[in-house]
Amino acid sequence: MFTQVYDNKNPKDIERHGKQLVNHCLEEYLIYNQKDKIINNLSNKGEIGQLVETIIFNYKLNSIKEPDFKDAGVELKVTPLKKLKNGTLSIKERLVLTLINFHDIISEKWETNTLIPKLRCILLMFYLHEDKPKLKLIFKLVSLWHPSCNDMKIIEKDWNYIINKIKEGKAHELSEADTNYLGACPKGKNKDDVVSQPFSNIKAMRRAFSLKTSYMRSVYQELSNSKSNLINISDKGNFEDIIKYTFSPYLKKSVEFLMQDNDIHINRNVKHFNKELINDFIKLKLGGNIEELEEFKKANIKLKTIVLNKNGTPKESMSFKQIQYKEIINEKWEDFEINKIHEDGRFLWVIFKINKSFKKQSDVSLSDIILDKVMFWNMPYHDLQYEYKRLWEDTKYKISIGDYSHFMGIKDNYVGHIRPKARNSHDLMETPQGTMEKKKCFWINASYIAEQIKKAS
DNA sequence: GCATGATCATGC
DNA sequence: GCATGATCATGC
Repeated sequence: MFTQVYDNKNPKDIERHGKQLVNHCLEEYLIYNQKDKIINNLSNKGEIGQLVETIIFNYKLNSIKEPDFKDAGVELKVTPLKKLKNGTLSIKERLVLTLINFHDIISEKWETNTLIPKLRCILLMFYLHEDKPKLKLIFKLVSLWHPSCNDMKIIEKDWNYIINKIKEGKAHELSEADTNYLGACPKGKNKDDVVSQPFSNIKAMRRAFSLKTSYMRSVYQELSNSKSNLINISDKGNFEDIIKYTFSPYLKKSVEFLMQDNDIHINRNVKHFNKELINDFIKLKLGGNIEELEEFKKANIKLKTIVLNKNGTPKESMSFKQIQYKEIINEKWEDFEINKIHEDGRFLWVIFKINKSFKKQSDVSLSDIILDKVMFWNMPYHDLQYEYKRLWEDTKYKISIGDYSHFMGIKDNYVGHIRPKARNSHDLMETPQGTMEKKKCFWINASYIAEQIKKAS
């Protein structure tokens, strides 16, 4: 699911937009956004960087003085990776920054040079170089990046070394081997493509400033290992704060607004419409599914969406995974799904409210569905270890003796009950007794959820 | 109106 | 092809 719109004044949003290409190629983006008709007009002769600029950022980019995304101060760099024999990905070539004009550069000082603005904030887009059309090349990593302070000191030394060599009339002797991170790489058509230099009559090869392959290799390593690559945790604090920060502009506002503001489109007929909506929203804002994001994976966050009636109670109870009849009879309480979530994780409840009477939610106008509240939740210890465990034990016991018609109903247990969950009434599962039974699952009672929400506010 | 049974688009 | 994360439908 690719979006087309991004904020070209906001580096994070430019990054977010670029990240959509990770594990995808330009052709997929074109087809998804129904621009496939222009595929034929885009020849593969263009540089891949230019294709990214045109197709993804829809932006007329320049090549010289100013950063590509001028208002955000972001420079775009599209650069290839290669696959090593052992299968790992590695930098294929140096990152070329800007041509060196031997005559102009000698009057520049480090403090005011034209290179630094290009290094302040770079959107690096790494793709895997393969022998196939450019539109089919797969992008592997997209990230905002800039050299660290320590790296900048070395780059400064390198820069001065290169400038001094030109001032000594030795531009023709420049070599990438001279320097550490910043190199003066050949940029001519061939060895005979030479230009004049200010302090010698000897012509020198055209050269450009570049970040050397070895340096880029360490940058790539650092970025691909970085667990906080997707979210800048230090910016906003812990994941609770990040979630609150992410949702806060949309609290007490309609789903219609949230969708329009983020250009999200979802089939209204999907029963888990709200879940899809929040999934897409989080993906957009934080760069990945909530289950996939490193910081959230670590915290074992389980997302659930809830819809409240106008009286503030949920219309529906909450379902979980199907009961595996042949497995539950040997299951330990410690391994039970809902208990496990509580052990080292928590729920993220995204709560909607509909202030009108309705029968089917899909008939309610999106402007009447309000994002009411976002909260983290854990089942209180007693409720889990006694009441819900009682439900689990009862269910496990009944399955072990082959009784599939007397599971606990909503009135038998304060917290939860057992109810069908299947494709239809003919969707059966084999039991330990060898018979076939309708598929069912554990639920949490709507009335209990209502209580928990009230308790939290 | 509530409890329970039945169902469905989506994604892996 | 099937589980998932829910909502929809029905009957008392």
